[in-house]
Amino acid sequence: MLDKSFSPAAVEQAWYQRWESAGYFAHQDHRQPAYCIQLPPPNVTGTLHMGHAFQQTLMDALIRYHRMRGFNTSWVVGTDHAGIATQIVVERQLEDEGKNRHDLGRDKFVERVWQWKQQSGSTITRQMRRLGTSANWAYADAQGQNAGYFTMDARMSRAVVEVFVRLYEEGLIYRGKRLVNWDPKLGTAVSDLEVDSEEEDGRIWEIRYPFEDGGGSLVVATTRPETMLGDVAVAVHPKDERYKALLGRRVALPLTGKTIPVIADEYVDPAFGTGCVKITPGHDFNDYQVGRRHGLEPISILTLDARLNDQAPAQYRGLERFEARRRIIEDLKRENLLVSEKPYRLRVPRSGRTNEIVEPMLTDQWFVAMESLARDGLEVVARGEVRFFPEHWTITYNQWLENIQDWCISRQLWWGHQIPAWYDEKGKVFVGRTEEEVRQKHQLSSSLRRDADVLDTWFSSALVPFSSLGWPEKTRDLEAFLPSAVLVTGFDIIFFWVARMVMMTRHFTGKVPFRHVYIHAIVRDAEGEKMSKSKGNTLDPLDLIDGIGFEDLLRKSTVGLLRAEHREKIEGYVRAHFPKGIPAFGTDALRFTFASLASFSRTLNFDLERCEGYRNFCNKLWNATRFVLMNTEERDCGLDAGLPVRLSFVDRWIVSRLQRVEAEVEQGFAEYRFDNVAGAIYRFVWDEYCDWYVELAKLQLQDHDPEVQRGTRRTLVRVLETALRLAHPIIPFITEELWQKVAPLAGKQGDTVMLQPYPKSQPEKLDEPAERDMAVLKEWTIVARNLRAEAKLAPAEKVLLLRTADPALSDQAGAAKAISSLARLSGFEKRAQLPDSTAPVAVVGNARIMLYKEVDPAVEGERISKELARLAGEIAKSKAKLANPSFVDRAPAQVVEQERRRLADREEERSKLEDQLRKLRGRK
RNA sequence: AGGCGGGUAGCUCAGUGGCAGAGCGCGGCUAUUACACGGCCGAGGUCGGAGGUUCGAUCCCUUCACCGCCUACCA
Repeated sequence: MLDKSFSPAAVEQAWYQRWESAGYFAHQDHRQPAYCIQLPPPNVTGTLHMGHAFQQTLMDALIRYHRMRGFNTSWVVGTDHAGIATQIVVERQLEDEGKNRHDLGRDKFVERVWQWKQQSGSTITRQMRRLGTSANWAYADAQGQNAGYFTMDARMSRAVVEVFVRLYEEGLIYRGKRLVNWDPKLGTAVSDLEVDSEEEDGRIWEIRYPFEDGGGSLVVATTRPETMLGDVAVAVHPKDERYKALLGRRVALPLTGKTIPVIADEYVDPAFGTGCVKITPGHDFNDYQVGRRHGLEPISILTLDARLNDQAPAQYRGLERFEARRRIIEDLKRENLLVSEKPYRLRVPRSGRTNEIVEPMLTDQWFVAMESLARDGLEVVARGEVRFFPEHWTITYNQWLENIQDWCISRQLWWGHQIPAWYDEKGKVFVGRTEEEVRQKHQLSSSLRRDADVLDTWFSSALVPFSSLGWPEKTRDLEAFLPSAVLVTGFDIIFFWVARMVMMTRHFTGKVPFRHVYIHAIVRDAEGEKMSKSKGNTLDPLDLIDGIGFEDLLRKSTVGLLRAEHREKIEGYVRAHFPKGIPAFGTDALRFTFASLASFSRTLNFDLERCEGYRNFCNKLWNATRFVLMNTEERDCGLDAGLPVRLSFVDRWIVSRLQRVEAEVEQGFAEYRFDNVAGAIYRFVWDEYCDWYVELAKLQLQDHDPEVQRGTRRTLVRVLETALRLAHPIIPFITEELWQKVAPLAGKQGDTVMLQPYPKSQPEKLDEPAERDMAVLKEWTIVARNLRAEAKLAPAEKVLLLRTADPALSDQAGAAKAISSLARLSGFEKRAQLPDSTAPVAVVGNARIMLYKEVDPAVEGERISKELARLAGEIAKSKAKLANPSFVDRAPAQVVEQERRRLADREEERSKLEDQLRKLRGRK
């Protein structure tokens, strides 16, 4: 006997362990068509957040669905070394010990990061398991940790080196001194994508540059006055009449004793400010281009930690950049060269990792030439070999690739794939798979120094679709699982990852990495706010699964805060939203919630109350099963095909409905409309099976005919067993637990529901007559219940119902019995005439039905009048439509016919109610 | 500046060229023999504004404000 309610904790952990140890996740049959999903590898030292949980729910549903459908499935999972993020964490640990990475040295530091990785690396995979993730953990697991691949493991690293060397040899990777985004705090270059520009309040200054030969001056505007020390020119627009005469003259660069030329360049907007722009090629991307056009050498005035260097006048050397700004403004003021200082909104580029203001810095870096790769990336999408869901993301993808810049892939970090390049004593660079290979190939015997830089983390990520499958070896998996079926990911990494995977995979394998890209919504809190630690509105998926008390939740939300002032705000939020903490909803409820919210909209506002609703759904399913088991276990459920069964239209109806929901679910999965999948299952289980079928089955189980009983039990059990399989991809734990008990009654064998065939809609079992009958039955029942409720009858009070005609369906005796039972009638009698009474009357089809109980005529009159008013409105609307000749002529015949029928029905209903009203009034 | 997305019930969201839907919330009745994490009934909407196409528009088109996001070099 099942417990009275579903407690998720009791079933989840045990089932996951059984599934994993039995090897169900790794179940593969290479004779079947392949279905592969690549997990976006999470940060190895990270923890699971709501976005992961959402994403993985969808992937797991897809994988379980296809596995049950017999595909040769592989869910390739792994973790990412997350270069910058991980290095920062370990550096912070060192900081707490009063050390920095340079105290340890590179080798010791890297060793330390590996230790941290070993220690914390299992957290996220453990959390993934709690979600029910049916991943093939052992696959590509070079480190034997049951966590899939690791982007820095030997196998994945080998692919990274191979790709780097080949791209270099093809001339697609090059090294050069370029202006790049530089994070002065981390001391590394970052890519364009890793810089976030936000508008901030700042200032703009106007500075006067006097002409070298005296006689006047030019005024330039800048938001970064300190960079003037690196100015190499002042530019004006070539067609700007005001300045035409000045071209070729030189101005004195204040504070430096240098002079610089006035040049003409189209880049300048004459309408902005004074129309004169200072040109600082060493510290501004636009100026860099201008400088190149005019053959002006960039001057770098900053050190790599953003202090003024030897290019600056002596009095500023060594100053931190913002301190230098203050000093320079003071000095300009003193020299009377500062024209103005005004508040100004400007976009400040900040490093995505450290939030430090990024400095354009002239440094030697490695780049990937993107143009040819991008062209191919655009083509495969244009040809439909890769499709986005929702489709509009294609535009975003295209726009980025159409304007692509070369990718700076070198990072001045220690944690990551070290670049396979070596320099001889003269600084000449050699690229190869190993130092040995380089020496042999180039006949080198002198000492070589390896390039200290590592690669951008996204470089290895871009290779995952093939590196995880064994590339550069020609493996069976590479053959079978590339391309994968679908990539499930967020829009924030379309550029970082999706586009780069397409380009790299195409380049090295000639194949696309995946056929579909499903871009899911970003998870927000219930109010649509971004979840962030500093707001305190983050939710830990595991807290939703296991529950958490208020005190624990508060402690957790405020631990490790960087800023104390956030504490109060967070406490307020937690107190307002989770005064009692969070109840334990269980994994299935959480997953069902995610699926239900996964429409094609781009944000998902996670509502705890929604989650509660789906926990209730799980309980409903549990209890429906409980009811079925109570009535079928150790009884004849029609397993013996030789024994006769008698099926009512109700039995045939639920089976027919089952076919329809199966088809809906199939379509939902095909369109990645998980909300429709979940909704279809929800409605079927609750609104059809529980609310109607189970209630009617109770009646049938009391039938004296053993064939009816047998048929009812068989239907109860079979439909439930199928529904459990149908729901399994979304709610794996509860369905497994229940299926184990229900399956034998339905004559199903098997160790797990996971590997059962997925239900498939059988059109031959659709039964429209039964569906029509059931519609009539429902309508009568609802009208009867409605009358009861309006007459304020207590639910337990039985009442006599009189009808003037029979419900229009095949089995009238059965239907009458059913309506009697469902509407709690003491009798359901047919009369040629309704008695003269103040009892409430309603109209169904061509019948009038009377709830045979006297009520206050005024109340009943009121009710009927209200109903008549509603009808009058609708009749008027119909009549107007039908009186319009163009409607009758031009609308499809079927629509016109429908309108006519509607009008006739309503008029009949009206006349019957008017009759009743007259009678009622007559009595008074 | 360009692009994308969004406005539908109190809230969160589906949806369709042919009587506006769900979940939660709300109101009423209800300890009934699977489930009070339940049952039954109900209230609640000019489908952002204005035009247009159409027999018919919440849906298609145009346009206007509004909100959100993404990309972009204005000093």
